Amino acid sequence: VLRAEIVVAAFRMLDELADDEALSLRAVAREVSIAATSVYLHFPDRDALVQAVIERCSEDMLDHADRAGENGKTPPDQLRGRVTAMAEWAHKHPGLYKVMHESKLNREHPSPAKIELGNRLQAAVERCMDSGDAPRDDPETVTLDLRAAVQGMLSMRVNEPGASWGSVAQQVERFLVKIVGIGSAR
Amino acid sequence: VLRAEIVVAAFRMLDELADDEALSLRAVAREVSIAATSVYLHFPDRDALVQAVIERCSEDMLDHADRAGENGKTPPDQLRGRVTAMAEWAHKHPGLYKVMHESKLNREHPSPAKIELGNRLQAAVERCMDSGDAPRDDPETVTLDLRAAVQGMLSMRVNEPGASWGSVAQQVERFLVKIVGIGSAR
DNA sequence: TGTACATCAGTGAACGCGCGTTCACTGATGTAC
DNA sequence: TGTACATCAGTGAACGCGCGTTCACTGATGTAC
Repeated sequence: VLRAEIVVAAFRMLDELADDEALSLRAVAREVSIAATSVYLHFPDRDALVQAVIERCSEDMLDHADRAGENGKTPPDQLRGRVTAMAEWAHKHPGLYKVMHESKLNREHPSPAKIELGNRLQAAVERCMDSGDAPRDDPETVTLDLRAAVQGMLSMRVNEPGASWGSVAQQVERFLVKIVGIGSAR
Repeated sequence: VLRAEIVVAAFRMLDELADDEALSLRAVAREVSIAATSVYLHFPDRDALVQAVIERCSEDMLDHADRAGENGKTPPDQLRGRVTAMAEWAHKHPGLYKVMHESKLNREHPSPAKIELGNRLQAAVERCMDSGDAPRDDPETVTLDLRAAVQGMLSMRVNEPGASWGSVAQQVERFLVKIVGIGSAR
């Protein structure tokens, strides 16, 4: 049995559970039809398995954002593409989005891919300023505010899926206009 | 033993655990020096106890926001006061903030006080528009965006307390200017 | 005032459960001669 | 080609643990007569 099979099963189960603490090593082993002890051949302990899943998620999300960013022709399109891709990923895997952002493991061992996701978002913001599509401002501060808004938007939708939150695309657009200043007079 | 003692102990423990699933009825009983079964005299089951704590939190937060709002002289001051009070509450009880916003119980049985918190925030936004301190716009949409930004700001700070997020007051101020339009030309 | 009884907050033992992790093991595959 | 041995992915039993909930109970307090 490959290590990848275990990660895939854990990935799927964590998405349903939406809570890293709720995932049991034994349940994963059961899912893969393996003795519980066999998991230890690939991971030193339960937490390492969860870590591996989180890292996989971050890489996947980074990948989606990069691809969407490359498709944009203008800097604002690239930025919008990145943000939209992140929102789509969260909408597709709400449970994993929660695990990625809210679990204790994330706090202690931040995933490299997640940090890179932040860096590239800031780069996209800077490109908008350089091209004159957004007013010049401190890129770090603007990106921080944009990230907060987007994370809050997703957190609300993921944690209270029943409520009526309106269109994601429109809310993203408002954030780009209001926070980054896309489309405003230069 | 009073019901209140149990709630207070659970309140304190949940703030430390920062995860509703991690709170065990037995641990609460131990904390209050009571037989585990005695908790059932006041609550039908474990979840009801957690619910009670969440409701208490929401009411407390609502209370703080109301008081801070009443201290403001102008509508923008009132709005700023409300938002700042919410941020302060979250900073004081990060674990409970997580439980309030991220737990499964919250999703299934939304707390009345939390809904009221949202309504009164919107009312404060409307007052800014009425007084001409903010440009007229759809209050519901503006409030939704403001809530998302604030929730994201707090979520980032609560879930990754180690990072350098800058001043809360300044970030709140930026949100009020950029999202609500406080201080912009009418 | 004294006695019998009802009420009811609180108890402790017991249930069955799933968990993470350890340990000595098995049995197939590959290698050395 | 045949034999002895090493390697090592995978196993199953066992450990001790804390959990939510049930059940029949106790023992103090209050009430009725």
